[in-house]
Amino acid sequence: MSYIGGKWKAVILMYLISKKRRYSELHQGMKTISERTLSLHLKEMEADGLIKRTVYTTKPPLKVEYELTEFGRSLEPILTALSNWGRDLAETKNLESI
Amino acid sequence: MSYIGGKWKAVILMYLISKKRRYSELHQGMKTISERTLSLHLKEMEADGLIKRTVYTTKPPLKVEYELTEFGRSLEPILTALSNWGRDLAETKNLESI
DNA sequence: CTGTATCCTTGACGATACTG
DNA sequence: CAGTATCGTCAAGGATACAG
Repeated sequence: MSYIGGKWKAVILMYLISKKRRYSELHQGMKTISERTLSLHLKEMEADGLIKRTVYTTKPPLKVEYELTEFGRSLEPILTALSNWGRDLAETKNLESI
Repeated sequence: MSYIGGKWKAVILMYLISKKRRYSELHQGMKTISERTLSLHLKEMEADGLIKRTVYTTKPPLKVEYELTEFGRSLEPILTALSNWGRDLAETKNLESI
């Protein structure tokens, strides 16, 4: 799906499952994502109705938070399945190296 | 993940959940996939250990079948979650158009 | 702090022709 | 039947500089 495809969308969504996050939290959480890519994905997912963007200040420094919408939460089963599988994969690799 | 990313890998895997399939079955099932793309994805997924390729004849016409490996089957939870979500999404769109 | 603008490279994918 | 080879196009993503 276009909703969760790409290299980063699923990762961003996982960060937002547990709680609202600020732009900088997302950026620091995914150290290797470029600002451009993060920004584009956030806008796309907002346009898709998966996340909600809220601005809390009018004058710099800005404070912006992103959170999942109800529609975004409907992806949780997929995201947790992905995350579980990824964890199992990592464990398997470690076991094989014993 | 690189394992199920791209436009087609998940679709191919879903075709293989229920049973072994021949190359032509896959090709006809996904009418809009190019031969090149199907072939590349099958080889990649075979290299990743997700599917197994078996040749049943030596002389043309060839008969080749693809099936999920045990590792490939470990993706089932993700694939079914994806498929359920896609179905729900389609239903929602229909309901909204009433 | 939260982005946007610009430039650039790579890779994904399609169309088509051809081979064992 | 089951692919491979070749060519072309477009979108995804990174790096960096700059803006509100």
